[in-house]
Amino acid sequence: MTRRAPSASRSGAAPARTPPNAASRAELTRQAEDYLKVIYEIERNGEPAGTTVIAARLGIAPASVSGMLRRLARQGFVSVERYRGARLTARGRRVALQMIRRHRILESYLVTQLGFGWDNVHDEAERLEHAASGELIEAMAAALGHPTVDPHGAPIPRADGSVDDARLRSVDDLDVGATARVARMSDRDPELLRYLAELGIRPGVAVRMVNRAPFDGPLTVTVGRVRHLIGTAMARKVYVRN
Amino acid sequence: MTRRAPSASRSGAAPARTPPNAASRAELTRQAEDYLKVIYEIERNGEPAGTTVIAARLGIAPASVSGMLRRLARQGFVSVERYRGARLTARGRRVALQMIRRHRILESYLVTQLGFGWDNVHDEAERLEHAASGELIEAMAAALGHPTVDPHGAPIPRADGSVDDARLRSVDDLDVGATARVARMSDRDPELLRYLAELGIRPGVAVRMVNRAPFDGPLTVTVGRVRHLIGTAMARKVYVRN
DNA sequence: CGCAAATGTTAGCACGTACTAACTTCTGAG
DNA sequence: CTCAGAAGTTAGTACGTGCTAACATTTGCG
Repeated sequence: MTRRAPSASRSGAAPARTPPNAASRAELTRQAEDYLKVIYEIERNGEPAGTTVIAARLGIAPASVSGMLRRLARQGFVSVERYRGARLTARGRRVALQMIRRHRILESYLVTQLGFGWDNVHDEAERLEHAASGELIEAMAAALGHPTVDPHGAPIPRADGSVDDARLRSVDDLDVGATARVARMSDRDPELLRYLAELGIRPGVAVRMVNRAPFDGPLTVTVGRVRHLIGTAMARKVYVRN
Repeated sequence: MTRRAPSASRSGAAPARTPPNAASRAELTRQAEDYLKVIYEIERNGEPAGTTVIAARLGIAPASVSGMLRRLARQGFVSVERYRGARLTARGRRVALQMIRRHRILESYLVTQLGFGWDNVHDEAERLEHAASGELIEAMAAALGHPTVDPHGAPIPRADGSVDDARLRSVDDLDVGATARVARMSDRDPELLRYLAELGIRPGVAVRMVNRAPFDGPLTVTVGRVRHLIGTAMARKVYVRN
């Protein structure tokens, strides 16, 4: 029931509330975990995560982010440079990767063991990742044979915090005539995922760029041996390898 | 990420925040759900749930309960009589039973599908029950073949809100010479559950009262065909049928 | 019945998390 | 280089949820 220790919480004299031996997470709120995750994702583009971008991803006001960043900094999960944005500390990165691992294992489990559709698992995983114990996550991972990617092709960070998170090209980047294998797509947009499924576009299938209409016009691609016309907006959301 | 609707939350003129078509839960916090569950359980003894008892079960101060009861009453989940305790409304009871259904399905799933020990599932279920969607719960129920009792013998409320929750006698109530079948035990105390498992006491097995030492002394019972000495405190926590 | 113990409530506080409004700082186009 | 617009921050507020301390009510023993 997520409750503070029965006694000695705010009464004792000095004993600080972030014990140095704190095992990463545990004293973090759901919201804090979410912040760390999105900061991690934003930071992958190289620069520190800006207040406005974080706010947009979380669907909250920028002003709210300032306050939370201060709190996260105080707890040692991020370092903030005023007016410049936030970076994860090693400690923050560890938590972020742990959350991402949880999220992706949950998605995998829901799809392969409980019959969820791949377009449908994001929100469920988003809630469960904060509630599940490490034990549960590892039991699910074991039941799945320790998968390395989730249903959308995203790599699952290992329990030790390492990831193979290569930067991938998008379909939109393919030259005419080039062939590549679909590696991954966003898990966030059910509409998009359903449409991709309809076209047969999922991790592992081969796509070949047949033609690019000028002025950012529609792309002609073959998926397996079927030919499709797709927009560049969509092509930018599907990532390929090779 | 559990966040308020983007706009029109506290700004609009009159439109109340509890739409009449509200599907029971959803706008309830985790804590509120916990309160409703414990009120349901306390109320099963007939009388309204007192502030102190609720507080004890939740591990919080009685003063905190007063405030929450006011909120729950305002939202129509309980009716409170000042200095007299709280009773669930029909609406509150529906939510409580839904939470209990979730809890017990989760426990069942964790034990039979993910290899958790029966002594070990309570806390996990306690957290997941607030995060899981109805869809997930029903998927788990289906995967289990729609079980009617959980691993500790507790009846699982049906999706429509009905339950077969008969009042049971405890082992301690058995007359010398009487035999009965173990029906159920608390899921809350891991120590107790491990000990019961050691003795072979689990739902379905037959117990026979062989002897009662005087002055509330130890009881001699046979479990299957093995004879055990158990204390009355424990005997009061194991329920039997017949 | 009377009063102490048990039970319940209010008042005042803290903290996390969000909001809006108003202000500050940064940055890039001219 | 300047300055407008973008980006970020602070101030003040709200609400849920908890706390302790002090007060109120109910109840059951003698």
